[in-house]
Amino acid sequence: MALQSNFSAPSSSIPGGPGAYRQGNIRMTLENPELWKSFHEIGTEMIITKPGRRMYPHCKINLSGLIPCSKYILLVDMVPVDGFRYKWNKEKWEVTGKAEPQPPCRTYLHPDSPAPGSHWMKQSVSFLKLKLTNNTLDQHGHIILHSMHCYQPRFHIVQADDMYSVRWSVFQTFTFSETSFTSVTAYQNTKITKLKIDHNPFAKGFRDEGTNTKKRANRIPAFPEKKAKEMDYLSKDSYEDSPSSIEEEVVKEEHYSPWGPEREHGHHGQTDSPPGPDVRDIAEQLVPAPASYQPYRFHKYGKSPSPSSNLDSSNGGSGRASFESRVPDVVTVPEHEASKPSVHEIRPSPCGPQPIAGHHPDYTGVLNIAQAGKPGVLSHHIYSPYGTEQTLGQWSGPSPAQYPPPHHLPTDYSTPAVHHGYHHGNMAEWSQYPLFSYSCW
DNA sequence: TCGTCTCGCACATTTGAAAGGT
DNA sequence: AACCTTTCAAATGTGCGAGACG
Repeated sequence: MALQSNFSAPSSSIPGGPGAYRQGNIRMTLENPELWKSFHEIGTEMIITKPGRRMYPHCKINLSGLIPCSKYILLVDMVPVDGFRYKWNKEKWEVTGKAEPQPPCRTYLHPDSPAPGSHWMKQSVSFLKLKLTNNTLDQHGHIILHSMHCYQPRFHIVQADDMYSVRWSVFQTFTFSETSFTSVTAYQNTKITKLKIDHNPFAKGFRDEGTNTKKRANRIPAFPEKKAKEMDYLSKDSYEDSPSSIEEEVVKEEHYSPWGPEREHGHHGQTDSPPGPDVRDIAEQLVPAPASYQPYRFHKYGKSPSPSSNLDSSNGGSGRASFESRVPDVVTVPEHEASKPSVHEIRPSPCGPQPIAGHHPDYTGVLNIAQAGKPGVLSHHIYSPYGTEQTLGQWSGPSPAQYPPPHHLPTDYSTPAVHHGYHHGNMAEWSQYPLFSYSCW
């Protein structure tokens, strides 16, 4: 991976650190690149359900180059790879029309956020709990996607001591092309199904081994269940966490566009889908968007298992990763945030041991950065691969019903986003960046 | 009719509390 | 009393298949 040199913000503007730090030092590598590749080669599919479904493979990354004592926030969101809807036809994906209007954009916040750089770097960071849903009214904070559409996960790392400073912090975005996938409600490609069954421990019951076709037919614990479990995991890990590891390879910088990974169309390299460059012309996708970042709600999403306790990291990097760096738009800190003690307790992190995982429960879970806002106020400013038809949805001020009271936090949607006159080759791309358009937690 | 989505099912893993031992 | 290990049940994660839906 390479650092985006385009980032030239004065270090002084970077929270947490006196200039010694160069954004460009951050390196992110993808774990289990082999596994991802094996899926990618066939055309990764991810099931989305109303209650939410985990990803498999799940996103797991390795980080380096962070300032050990500075705090960072890790986020993941999904961006459409293109503006098409697909259908599985005769062993291949085909474009079947225009994509549906993008659902409320949400960003998943890693449960450990914020945590010192040392925390993120000491072991791989897993986004195991991230769930995908097709329920646009989802109230659990899962990432909402449309079925039969192609998406690309994006990883964002923000140097910020707490959620308040996110908006003022420089953040960098990484993407790994092999993690792109097509969202489906039912698997289309049987090869994918097989791969999932073969590697996902939860689907073990569907493995062929013997005559075990899901029916209790052969429930033959050759050895105590637990042992079996352990063994299975070990073997599986050996596959997933390919040896390559740690020595992360290089995540290659591809582009800076918020649309980095998107392509004109088509995906799944192996299909006949409309071909498209891996790196698309960012300019054409850019839509001025003084997106306002509105923290809305933080859903306590389970307890955070500290960054995945993964012992061996694989060489990350599977290779390509696009990288971005920018300064998020400024937004007014919602008053409700003030009611979050844990948030306030966070101080500029001095070096040294600091509470990390699990100590900031309020951050745990999903950072609902919804691309929803007040119609007419923000909607059309929001970047949208499909145009300006964004529906603002569920996070819109007027209808707090979306989230249960305990989680609902007032939002100031009227706050005009302050656009940092951040210099970059293309200002527009910064401004329309959707990540912090609207957030809800 | 077709393609897609939803639901319930059986099977598997994960989690955490309780019990027991040191 | 404190800590560790083991056990067990509940919760949760899977893909499958049938049926519903538009």
